[in-house]
Amino acid sequence: MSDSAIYPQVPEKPSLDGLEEKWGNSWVSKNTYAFDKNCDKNSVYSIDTPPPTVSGSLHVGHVFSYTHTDLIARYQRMVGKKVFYPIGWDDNGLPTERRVQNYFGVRCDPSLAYISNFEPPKEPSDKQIPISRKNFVELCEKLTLEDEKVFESLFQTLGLSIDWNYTYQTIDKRARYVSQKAFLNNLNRGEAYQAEAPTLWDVTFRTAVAQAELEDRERPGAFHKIAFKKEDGSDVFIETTRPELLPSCVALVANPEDDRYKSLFGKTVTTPLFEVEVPVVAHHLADPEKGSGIAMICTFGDVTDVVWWREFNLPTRGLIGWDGKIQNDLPEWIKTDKAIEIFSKIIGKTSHTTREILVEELKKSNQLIGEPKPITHTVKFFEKGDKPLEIVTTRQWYIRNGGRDQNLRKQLLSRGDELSWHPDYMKVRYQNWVEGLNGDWLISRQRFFGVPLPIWYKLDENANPIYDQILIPKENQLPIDPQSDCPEGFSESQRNKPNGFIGDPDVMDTWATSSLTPQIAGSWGIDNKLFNTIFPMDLRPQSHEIIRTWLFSTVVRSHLEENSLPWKNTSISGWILDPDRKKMSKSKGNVVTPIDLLKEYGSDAVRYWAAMGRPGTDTAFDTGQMKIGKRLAVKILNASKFALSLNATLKKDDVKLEVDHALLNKLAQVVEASSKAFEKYDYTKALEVTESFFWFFTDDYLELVKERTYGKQGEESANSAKAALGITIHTLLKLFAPFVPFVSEEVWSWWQKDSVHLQSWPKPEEISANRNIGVENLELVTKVLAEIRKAKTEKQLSMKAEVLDLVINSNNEGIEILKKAEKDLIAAGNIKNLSYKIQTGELKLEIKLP
RNA sequence: GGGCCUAUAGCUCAGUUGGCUAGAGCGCCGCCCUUACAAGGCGGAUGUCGGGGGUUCAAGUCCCUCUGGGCCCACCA
Repeated sequence: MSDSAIYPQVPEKPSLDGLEEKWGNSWVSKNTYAFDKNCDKNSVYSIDTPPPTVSGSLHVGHVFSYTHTDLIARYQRMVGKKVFYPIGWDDNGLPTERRVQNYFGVRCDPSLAYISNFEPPKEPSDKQIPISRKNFVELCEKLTLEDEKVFESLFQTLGLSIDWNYTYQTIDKRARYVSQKAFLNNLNRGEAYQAEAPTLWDVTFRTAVAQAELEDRERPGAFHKIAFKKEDGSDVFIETTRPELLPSCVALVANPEDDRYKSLFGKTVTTPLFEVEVPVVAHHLADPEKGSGIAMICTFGDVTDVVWWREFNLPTRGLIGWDGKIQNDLPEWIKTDKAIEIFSKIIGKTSHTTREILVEELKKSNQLIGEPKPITHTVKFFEKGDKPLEIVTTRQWYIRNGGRDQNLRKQLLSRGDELSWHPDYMKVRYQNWVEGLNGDWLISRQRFFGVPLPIWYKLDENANPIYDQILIPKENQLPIDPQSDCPEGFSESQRNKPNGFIGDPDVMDTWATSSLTPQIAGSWGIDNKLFNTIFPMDLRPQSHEIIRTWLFSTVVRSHLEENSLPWKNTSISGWILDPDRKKMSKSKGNVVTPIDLLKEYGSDAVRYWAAMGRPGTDTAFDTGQMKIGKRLAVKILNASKFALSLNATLKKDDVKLEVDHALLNKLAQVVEASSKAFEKYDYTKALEVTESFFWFFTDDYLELVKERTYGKQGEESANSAKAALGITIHTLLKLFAPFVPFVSEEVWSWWQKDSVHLQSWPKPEEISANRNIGVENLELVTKVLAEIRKAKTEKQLSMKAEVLDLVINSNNEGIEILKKAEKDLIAAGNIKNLSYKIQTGELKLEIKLP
């Protein structure tokens, strides 16, 4: 059959082995996915790729969601968009800080001076060496470089069509510049401000945390019933889970409708042990159903305390310090000798120990009524912390986010409406979050590693900071570190000196940088031409649990800075679930290493599995799907090889037979369906229609026409089939290219020039020569063929077995169609005698086998 | 306490605005070592569409309600 010299590149035995390396390297070295920054803004499709945390390791979830983005990127590139698809590495924040500390045996001390050419010890010792922030950042960059290489290699093996020329790090110079510039703009416009206020505080990390970083955890606790003395000497009982806060009690509160306590409102009571006189107030937030219906207000036990403290203008009786321990100084409100004696026992103790001591004291004085009643309640935690949060009054920096401003909140809500969500129900999470905000965005962190707040404060004649006299750098000085750089008009010798200056010691929240990924990726303020070309971006892909943080904060920054949305679309990917429907996570020990998966099944196969997960839908980890993906890839190799060996052509004018026209029309329908699905970000649908056509093509059409290509029905008929085969393979490779880029590229390279990934996405009108010929011209024929196969199977015969006699009962129309393809049918079914009977009703076959 | 998603074959999932005997793949069973492919081909069996109620000529699809699973939010003394 083969004068197969037409496609000399078609291998004898095609294989998937080594395709990832072969084509992955080729794409990088040829800059296949390079973005042309001089292109027209209207032709751009830009993607705000999530920067993965480099100090963690990549897991299957990354492979899953990054593949989704890549599917979209590849489709957009093929429909003619200039795709801006950069990636960043998130090396800013606590995880990297911890990793660098442990790896090098150092810790960051911003008060130290920078040492050039600092070399960390070869082996980290037990005692961490303190180094300057600048040195710390350098070590971070050094360490994360290694991680980034591993990540980059994995992403290349996976076949992500990222443009590696636009890579950034969230702690690099550009990110620091952008973060500081944006902050200073916020400051200029009055959107950033500092305030001394009760702040949620993590005692382990000793830093303030934001509302977006909280999570609730179930914790065991106990109700302690405690007696307070009324003015008349009788007792009133409160129930509390935190008796250790008794010294910071500033009032009791009950519901205004609660008859049990109405008589007490406006009067005072005396606290047990510490004998402080406090008022009894009425407030609707006090729940008569909880505990005894009357509660103590402390500064501060929880956020409701803050509300009451603010509304009733109560005094601040701070108790717990930054380290989570009872403050060292004797508070001025504790006066009696007995109270002072008790307080002296808890100074410097943790809240846990304090609770034990005070419970003991209360028992001794008979002011604890009965045994504590164990309960389980939810307590607020910093999501990365492992001790409950305290509330401490501190001076912090905030950015307005609508939490205190109804007007801004409305604007941000309408930004949410403006954004296209995929799937759209994810918008509700955004709305819930914005509507539930109870304060502005706290961006300062009392950490050492991160982007520093770019400000200094003037010092008075006693070297105390004057916080409302802020010194700011010029834009061309950025990025700065106020701990090592010096404000204009001052010299370094004036640092920390009377009438001198002091650098703000804090760094920004990691989200204060991440919220600027479009600006960082687009080199805002550095290459404004690039930035204007790619902004607003087209797509933000991300997962749903960070809608409240990453997505929202990015919208806030863009709204304030550009008065626009940062992107037009967001696609929210789901999670990977275990077969038992639990979220896959490291702690459960069920995480599979992605690189092993890619090795075992091949990247195309793993991508196939990922593509089966629709946007927003949690997807089961299923190696079965990967096996199917691998089978598909193998089949693409073999079917293509076969079609090409039949001397397939791309000569559309050669297509003459109706079955061939019908095949191409069926393909044109697939192109339409796939394009439509991709436009709606439904890549799964796009894959399904292509895949299902492909199996029809190999199982039915190829079987039907292969004899004809050998020329047994004449050259014109043979050429018609060859053209249909060639056009179909050519189109299928493009339709498959976003999903299985390696095998598509491999087959493309056998007979076509350049990369399949730079081809234009197929259009129905390019494929079909005559769209008037209906697909039923082919489907009826393949149906007859299927009936013949079924008959052979039932008689347990080989598919090659001869059909002695076939009588086709059909209506006129059907017989017309079948007659035109009868030579194909006779060849493919090995039919000896074929005849027709006209009848009304549906198709019926009489098959006579040996 | 408020809200969102989800429940379809043993498994993973499709099922568009309500419309013929509810589909696919895997798995299972049977057959075919057939010259592109045994990492293959052909065929077959399998469902009270989570339960209950309602609207309708017609409900997997719309409404109500209950239950299971997952998630987000909430002022949790």
